[in-house]
Amino acid sequence: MDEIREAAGASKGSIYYHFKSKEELFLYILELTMLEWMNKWAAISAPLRTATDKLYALAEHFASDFQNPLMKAAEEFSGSETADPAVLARLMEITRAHYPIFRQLLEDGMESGEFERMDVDELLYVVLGLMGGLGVAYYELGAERIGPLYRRSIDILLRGIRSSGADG
Amino acid sequence: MDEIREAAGASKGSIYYHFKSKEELFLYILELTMLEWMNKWAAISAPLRTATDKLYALAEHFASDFQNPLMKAAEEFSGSETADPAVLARLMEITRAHYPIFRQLLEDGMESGEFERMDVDELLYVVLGLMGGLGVAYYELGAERIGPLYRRSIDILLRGIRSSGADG
DNA sequence: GCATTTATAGACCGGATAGTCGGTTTATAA
DNA sequence: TTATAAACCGACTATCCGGTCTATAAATGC
Repeated sequence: MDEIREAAGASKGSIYYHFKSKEELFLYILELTMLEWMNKWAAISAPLRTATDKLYALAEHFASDFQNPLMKAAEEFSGSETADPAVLARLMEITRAHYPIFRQLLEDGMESGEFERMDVDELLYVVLGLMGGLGVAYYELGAERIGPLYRRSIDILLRGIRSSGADG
Repeated sequence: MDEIREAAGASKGSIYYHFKSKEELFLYILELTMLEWMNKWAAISAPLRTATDKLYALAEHFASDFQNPLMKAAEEFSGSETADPAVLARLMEITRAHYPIFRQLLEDGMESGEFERMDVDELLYVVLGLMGGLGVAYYELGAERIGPLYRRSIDILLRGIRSSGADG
């Protein structure tokens, strides 16, 4: 709280006047961040036509913004045992907000014949897991090598789910 | 500490007689767990011939053991800012212990012609990221649906990296 | 100009918890 | 029996930190 207070240039009393608790403040900022991420994505994806192009762009967008400490904190928080269930539920709701974007993309790709038809939910979690998991490489490689890694992983993923008829 | 004390059936004084700090105790257990995991893997992988078979088995082994709270804690800890750099370094060292297993497997697969030749390090982080990332699906799906998800992700990965000549 | 609401400030509180310390028990050996 | 060391115990301490409280200042309305 003291760091937040200093960064905000406000007093503790003032912060607590506007936010019920540290948790509430956290969720508020998390939601704002997520909304911003989704808006950015809307702008990025608008001109893109194929699901393939969108998938590359989505991976890049994910890589650039999901590295922020907020998301790490959210993940960490979701594993905490002392956390209030209501807060946890709200956290999950915010975190899950971007699932439909991935889901829709995958469905579109299957519809257009770019991707092979398969269980969407299963594929969704594979993609989501891949995107989230690649983040740990951030500690190992630098920030500058993360982008190429995401792209490379999409190369592999695409080859793995591309329908047999299509050719790259 | 109080929970640890109770679970251990020992007193705080006794625990601190054997371990310098909570951190040290944590690292000790983490190392033990990692060693056990590697030993188990040695037993599992011994009879397996192809890199493909090994990859499926490794994914399963990863899924079953890396769900434990210890690994979550380790990851969480590695993101902590207050942590002592020396402790952090030791943590990373322990965590990285299983990298060579993955790396060797991938190299073997390329050598045998099962996998296409490519940058091993890059592929390593993709696979590592995928394995680690799928863990978050644990919260969404139950424990019983995690195994199939890991298998499915290997299906896709394999199709993505299989050398063009080979046929599945 | 006065009253009321809104906002800010920061000293203070209290629960939680990693770590300490003096003292006791148990095991080993002389 | 006695001496020494290894292991153990739990009350206590120091500190951190989220949250509260009271006092004030600024804005808003009549």
